[in-house]
Amino acid sequence: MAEKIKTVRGFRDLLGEEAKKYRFVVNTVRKILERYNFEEIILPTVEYTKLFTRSIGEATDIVEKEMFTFTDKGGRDVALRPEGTAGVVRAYIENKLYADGTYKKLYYEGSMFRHERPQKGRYREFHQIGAEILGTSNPLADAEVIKISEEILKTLKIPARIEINSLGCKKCRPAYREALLEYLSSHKEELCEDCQRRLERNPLRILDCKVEGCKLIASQAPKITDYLCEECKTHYESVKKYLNALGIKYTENPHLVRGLDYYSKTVFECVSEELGKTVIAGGRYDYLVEELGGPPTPALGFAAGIERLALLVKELPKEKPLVLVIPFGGENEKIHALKLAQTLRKNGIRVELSYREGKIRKQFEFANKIGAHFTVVVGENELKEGKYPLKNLLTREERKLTLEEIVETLKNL
RNA sequence: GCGGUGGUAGCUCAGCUGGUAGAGCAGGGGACUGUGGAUCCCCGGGUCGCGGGUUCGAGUCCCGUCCACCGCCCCA
Repeated sequence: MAEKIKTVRGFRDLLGEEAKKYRFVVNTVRKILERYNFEEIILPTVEYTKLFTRSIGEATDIVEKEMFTFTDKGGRDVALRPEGTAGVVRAYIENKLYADGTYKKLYYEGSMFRHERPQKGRYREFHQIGAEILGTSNPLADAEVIKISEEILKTLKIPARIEINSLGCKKCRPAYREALLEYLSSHKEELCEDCQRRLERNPLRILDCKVEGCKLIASQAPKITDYLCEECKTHYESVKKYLNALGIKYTENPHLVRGLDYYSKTVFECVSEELGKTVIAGGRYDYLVEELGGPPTPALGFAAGIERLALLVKELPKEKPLVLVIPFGGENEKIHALKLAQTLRKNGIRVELSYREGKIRKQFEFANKIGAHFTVVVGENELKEGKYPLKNLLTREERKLTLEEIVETLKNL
C-alpha cells in the first residue's frame, strides 16, 4: 500500500453524529439571528496580517504565537483569520456600510485558525458563528446581544452561566489601570511567574489568573466597576436593567477580562460547567472601527464556538424515517425497484435503494445495519400483483400495499 | 510553547523479568433458497504509530520523532 496521508495536526474531519450536531448548531443559530434581522456576510478566510495585529492587539497570544501567517506569491504578508470580528469591521469600512447613517447588523460563519496545542474542544481549525452590530452605542444592543446568546443556549438545551462585566472606556480605564497597577506592584513578589510578566504587558489579565495565590491577590484588587466614568456606569446600569427586564440570569464578574485588546464597556462570556470552557463570548468595541481606518463607530458583537456547542448537544432533532427498497430477483425487478424508489423520493420520502445482492435475509440484515425504519421488497410476486410488502422494522408488522398506498402511509411521517 | 499519560486487528484492550502476536466485539460466509437484531460452525484480517540504537533476537529496553488525550498558558 502507498503511504497513507493523514490530517495535519489540529485539523480533522467531522462526520456522522459530529457532522449532524455541527449542522444542527449552525442552523439553530442562523435561525435565531435571522429572527433578530441580522444579515449574513460571507468573509474571506485570508486577510492581511496587519488587520489582525492592529485589531486583536500586538501583545496578545493570538497575535504573538497563534496565527497562521505566510507570504503569498506576490510577497503579501497574509494570515488565516484567527477570529471573525476584524474581518467584519474591515468589510464594513471597505464597503462603506456606514454611508446610509443607520446601524448594521451582520452575521458570519466559518473556519477560524489558531496555532495552539490541540485538545478536546480546541483545534487549530475550528468554527465560529458570530454576529456584529456596527454603528450604535445604545445599551439596548448590548442587552439584545446577550439575549441572543442566552437564546442560543436555551434552544440547544446547553446549560451555561452568563458572566458580564464592564471594562470602561478611554476616559475611565487609564485611572483604573493605574490603581490596579499600583495595587499589584505592591504584591509583586507574591504573584506567579506569568503574572509578574503580565504586570508589564497586560495587568488586566492578572485578574483572570488561575493560580491560587494570584486569585487571592486578585480578589482584593480594586474593581473596574468602582472606577467607571458616569457614561460607562450609566451604560452598564442600563444593560443590567434591560437584562433583568428580559428575565436573563447572569452573574457580574468584575474579574472578567477578554483576551482581545479591542473591547470596551460591556463584555460577557457564557461558560459551560461541563466543558470547563467558554462557549460564547463577546462584547463592545467602540474604538475598533476607527482604529482600522473607519469613521468613529461604536460597535459590539459575539462569537459562538460551533464545535464546543456541538460537543454539548445531547439530542438531535428527529430525522425522517428511512425506507430501504429491496430489489429481489433479476433485471426486471431491479428496474422496477429503481423507479419505485424515485416515486417515493419525489414525495419527499427518504429512500435508500439497496445495491446489496444476495439472499433476502441479507437484505434485511442490511436494512438493520443502515438504520432503516421501513423496507419495501420488489420481487417477482410484487410485479405480478402490483402490491408491495411495506414492513415496519420496529414493530415487525408488514402490510401488502399498492405504491399509492405506500406513498400515503409514509409521506407525512 | 511547557508538563503528564498513552499509541498492538475496523473498535475496546491483553501481551509477566526481551524468545518474532492474542481475546472479545465488529466484518464476510454457512446452518436457514422471499423476511432482520438470537444461537451454533467456519473464515479473513496486523509493516505492534514512525525512525534509529542495544541485543544472537525488540510489541517488550534506550533515544528521537509524529499523533491523540489530560493539565498549564491562552482561548470559541
